[in-house]
Amino acid sequence: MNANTHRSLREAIRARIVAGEWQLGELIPGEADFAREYGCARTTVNRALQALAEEGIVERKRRGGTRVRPLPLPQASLRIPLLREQVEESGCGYRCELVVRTVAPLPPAIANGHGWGSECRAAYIETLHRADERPFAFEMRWINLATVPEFETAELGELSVNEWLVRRVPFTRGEVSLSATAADERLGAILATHEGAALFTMNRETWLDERPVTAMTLYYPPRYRFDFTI
Amino acid sequence: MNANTHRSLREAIRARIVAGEWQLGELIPGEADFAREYGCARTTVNRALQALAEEGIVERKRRGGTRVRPLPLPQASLRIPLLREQVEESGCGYRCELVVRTVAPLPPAIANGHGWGSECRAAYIETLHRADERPFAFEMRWINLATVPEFETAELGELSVNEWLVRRVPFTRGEVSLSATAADERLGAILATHEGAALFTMNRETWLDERPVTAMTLYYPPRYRFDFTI
DNA sequence: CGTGTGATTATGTATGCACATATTAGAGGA
DNA sequence: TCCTCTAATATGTGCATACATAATCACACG
Repeated sequence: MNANTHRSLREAIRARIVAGEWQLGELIPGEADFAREYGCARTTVNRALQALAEEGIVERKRRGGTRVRPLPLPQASLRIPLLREQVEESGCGYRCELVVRTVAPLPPAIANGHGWGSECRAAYIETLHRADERPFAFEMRWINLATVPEFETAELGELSVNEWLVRRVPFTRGEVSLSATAADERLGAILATHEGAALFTMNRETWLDERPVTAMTLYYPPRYRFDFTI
Repeated sequence: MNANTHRSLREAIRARIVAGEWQLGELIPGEADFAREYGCARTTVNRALQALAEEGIVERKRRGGTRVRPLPLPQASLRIPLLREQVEESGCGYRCELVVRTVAPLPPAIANGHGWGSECRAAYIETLHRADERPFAFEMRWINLATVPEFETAELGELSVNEWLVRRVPFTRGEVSLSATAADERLGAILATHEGAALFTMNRETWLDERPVTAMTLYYPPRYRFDFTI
């Protein structure tokens, strides 16, 4: 039963912490103690405790020992899925379709945002992402041509705009905003639902250092749910 | 300069990947190769590469080797705020109002979920959270009385149900699901908006080991946005 | 009595080794 | 040709050991 892997050891110790064996902020046994208790090497205990420290369950200090973190941080590590993976994980075929590609003025909501400026030349792209040919998400995106000039002449081929960007331009910071939007007539038609439908909406803006790279809005049809664990 | 720690090695390899030494999706040298090149043990290379894998920079498969991840996944660390903090941070006064408190049968969507069972006795609570007296969010919650029997007779006082729970019952696992919901007549009235309005919706369910603790749904009025950075 | 200094101690990390495990290429057979 | 089984191989993991590093404590010294 006790395989003495660093994983099982980590879970064992986590369980004891959750069960309240030690007070919040209290010192827990040292690596050597656990190693003796579980009959394994100190190296293994070290790996287990380091993992718990990275998770924020415990705090460790040299010479100071390991203690239970006073305030368990309600933190979730959330992976923002790539649309292609999201679709393919659910066993559907992915395809994306470029609806519009042009150079258009920025909408004020973005132009007034951090770093863009109203004179900024930007490419505007609309993409419909499909899962087994049914609409999965609709994307509106602006790309700052001052930061990514090569986009103006880029051939995307099979890639979505996001995939193209991500391969070519790293970013250093991003802001995400989730909300709900009522579909207007056009969105309703595109997503094969009706005007007024409640659309889960993800807004994302990214920067390379201080220069804006791209801003996008993604609309999902009503059935969509964005799941993660804490 | 070359301290040959797993950290410095990790950064060195990261730099080479970012510099484009290998194509996206391409196989990079094996652990043994790096170990020879940098003059360190394979164990050390292993740690470095495992860290990069956790970060999502590379993908590793046994026998398959290590390759640059085709699309680097953006990861976000997201803190789920307590409603009180959320309201008070925006400079408003927080108040919550118990609308309903009873023992009610579970809706099928929850009863069929993991671990609840249809016979389960559960408390049902509805709470309206207010910011400066205006509706901020509406909460519907079920609490498993098998796991938290003391809730049945608990006096909440000024605390919200969530605050009471968080102080008394730890949880080991939680699942969150975000979506958009169209308001029905009642929700529209409670949140001071209209029927059909698009409501940002957060669903959360938590377990203590394998026993369900609580399930709740939170509806936010249309203007609400859930922001975070990556 | 305050202070600096060295001993003590818990964690951090590198190493060499052995073996486990997943995956794939290729050999062998129907 | 196609399938199956086996061997080869890259990563995954555990262990014993040695030494590094940071924080703390005790003790001697001014």
